[in-house]
Amino acid sequence: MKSITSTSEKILDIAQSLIVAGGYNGFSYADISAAIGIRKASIHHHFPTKAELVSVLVDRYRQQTEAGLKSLREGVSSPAEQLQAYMNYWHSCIRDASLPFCVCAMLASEMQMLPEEVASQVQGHFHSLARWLASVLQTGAENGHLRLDKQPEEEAQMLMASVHGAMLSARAFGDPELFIAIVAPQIARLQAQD
Amino acid sequence: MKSITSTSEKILDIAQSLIVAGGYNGFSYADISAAIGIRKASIHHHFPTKAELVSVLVDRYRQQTEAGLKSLREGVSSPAEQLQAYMNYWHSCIRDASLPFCVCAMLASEMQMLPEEVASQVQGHFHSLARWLASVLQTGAENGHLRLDKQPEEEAQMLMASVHGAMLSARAFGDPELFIAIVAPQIARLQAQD
DNA sequence: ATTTACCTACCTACTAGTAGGAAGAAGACA
DNA sequence: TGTCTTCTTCCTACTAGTAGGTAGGTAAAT
Repeated sequence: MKSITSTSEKILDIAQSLIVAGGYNGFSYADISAAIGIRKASIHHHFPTKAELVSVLVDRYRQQTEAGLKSLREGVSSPAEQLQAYMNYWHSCIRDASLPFCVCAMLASEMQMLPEEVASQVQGHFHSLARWLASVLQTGAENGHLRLDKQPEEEAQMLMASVHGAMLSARAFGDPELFIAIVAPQIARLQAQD
Repeated sequence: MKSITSTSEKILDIAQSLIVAGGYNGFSYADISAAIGIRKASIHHHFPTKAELVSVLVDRYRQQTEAGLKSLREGVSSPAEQLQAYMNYWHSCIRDASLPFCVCAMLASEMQMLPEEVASQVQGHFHSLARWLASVLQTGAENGHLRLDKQPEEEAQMLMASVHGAMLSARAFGDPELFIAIVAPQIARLQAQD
């Protein structure tokens, strides 16, 4: 029987945290090797090439995200609270330094020199996140709980950019609270206060 | 007499474009060497270490930015137009691919593994950009040309995050127009329409 | 005479990736 | 049940190429 976290999963976990810290070119097989006490060659056994490793990693990240966002839509009552829960998720990730940056946001900044397979998956993540946000916003607008100035798709893009920019500012200033200070008003703006 | 663009300047120009494309770990002395037809060792003559090269580069970038923002404040009439001019500057940079990402935003994403001297300069850029935006917003609020929901400093942080997030989205989707679509409404929101 | 800007040639450390083998687990089968 | 075979996982040892950086020299400008 396999241990609850297989070696492949451990490799992906470490690689993910290294990418979040320094991007695609910011880590090596040797770094992973040192972190989990396994030889470099053994990592190549699980993931023959770096491009493949990151590709699988992003795939896993997208699945986790997709599942998380789906359960968020089902578990939380109102659209406004769904947005807030999404924001709070990232806030705690940044505060406890567990995942202080979105993997795909990190990789998107290096878009131009990413292996093509990875680049298209990163773009895919941006698409599905924008879709999720637009869907939440539209539902909110239909219910009258949210008031949109623009089309849901446009508002979704604005909100997504705000979240990514807030991550960057929080990192640049070394201040996790800055994330909330930036994103919260953007969400509040959308809540109808009549 | 030195040529209008000295070798050092050429090195910095190339290095800057390489950083914008792939970050600190995304370029090497060999890349610069190949791009301007000079030997690696000659680059070390101008910039002994990579950390020093990037440090000088960021310093130059900050000076250029500071000068640009200053002349923007002096040359453009109203605060709202100053914000729009700032946005348009980045829009054309992204569209013609001359500087399709802020150097400091790029480096900020790698903050954790940057040489300390570089990291503090990047943070310095974020500070001074936030200060400039806050100052423009405050002037606008005092003149009554802008209507702020929050303190100028908070609104400045929100606007800055929006700009950086919009750069990222434009890159991720490969669509320069997305930048404007995200930032323009954020500026429009601040314009008093009574 | 010294400095500047460049060169060739080199160094050590690290990069992703490969070859081939050892040890054990998992089935298949008598 | 034992044992033969195969697959998985990991290893040592290696490759070619690249990373940042250095030593020491040449030629021209100051």
